[in-house]
Amino acid sequence: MQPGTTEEHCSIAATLGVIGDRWSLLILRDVFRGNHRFSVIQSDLGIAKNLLADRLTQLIDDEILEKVLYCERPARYEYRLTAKGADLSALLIALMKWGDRWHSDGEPPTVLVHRECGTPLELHVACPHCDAPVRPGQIRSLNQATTEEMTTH
Amino acid sequence: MQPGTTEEHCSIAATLGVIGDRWSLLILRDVFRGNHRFSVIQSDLGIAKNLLADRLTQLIDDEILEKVLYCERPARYEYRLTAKGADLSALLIALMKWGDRWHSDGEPPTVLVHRECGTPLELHVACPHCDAPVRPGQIRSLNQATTEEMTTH
DNA sequence: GTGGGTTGGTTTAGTTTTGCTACCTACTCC
DNA sequence: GGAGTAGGTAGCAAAACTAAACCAACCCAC
Repeated sequence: MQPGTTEEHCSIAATLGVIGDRWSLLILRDVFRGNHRFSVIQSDLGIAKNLLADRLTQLIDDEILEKVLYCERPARYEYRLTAKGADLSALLIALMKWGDRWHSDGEPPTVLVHRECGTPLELHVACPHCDAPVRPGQIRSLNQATTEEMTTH
Repeated sequence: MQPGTTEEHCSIAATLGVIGDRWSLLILRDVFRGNHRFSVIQSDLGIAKNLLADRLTQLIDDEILEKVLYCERPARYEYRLTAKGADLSALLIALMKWGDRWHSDGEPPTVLVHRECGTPLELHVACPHCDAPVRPGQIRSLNQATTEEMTTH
């Protein structure tokens, strides 16, 4: 689907190859929020049923979701995140935070809080050495083969 | 494009509405890395020229990129990130980190380091109150209207 | 001053992919 | 028999994408 230079050599392209279509991340958002059932996700997103079925099997093939039996008779399954799927939380948070900052008028529609203390969470790019928040302009991108710069100017 | 329940009430859907197509994030990745020119991006991504032109004007309309004159005669422009665009760095880092962890064999193809000290960067979900890293299972999602749960089990 | 090359596109035409609607199935419970 | 859940199938429409040609403004060499 993507030309040769991207998928193999770039983790961003690889990730987009897995969850980069128009529905997967919205489905995953629903599962994160606790909508684990086919019919609930379908009516919440307004997605066509065959499309939802397709995306779900794809996400299961990619080991991002798994089917869990929640009712023996009749056999009913629901969709749960695997460890790999749960690890997408930072990505979903990044999407949400950016939307909050640039595409919401007033209050953000949803707030993520720490389960233990109820404090709204933050997302940081951090340098383990300098122990300070890192701004976009202070990021440098090192390619293993060549040496490319990551600039924000 | 998306059904009613999503775009307005959800920052994730809003963000995906802006940069959720198959090319925008790859284009932005290129610009982050220092590829600011039409022809460079086009040959790097292997994208058709009309598509690239479309996406670039869309990204400019959304104030994620801006056209900057870098040569008077002949008039030549290049594409630079605005503040809004640079603010997508956390999202790109999240995409990259996830790809590194789950879709790379061995060494990650690209490493992001702190410009000042050269240390590889990390991305953290943080609680400003508890001062400790937050795991996916400790995140709770509060909807302003109802009250929904964010679970990872 | 004419020909060739570069940059940054636009136009057109055609193909492929995606998505939607509408209906159908299988199982079970009541 | 009817309702609920979890899908599958078929046919069509629309969007996305590709490829190739073309264009304009300029530069440089000859």
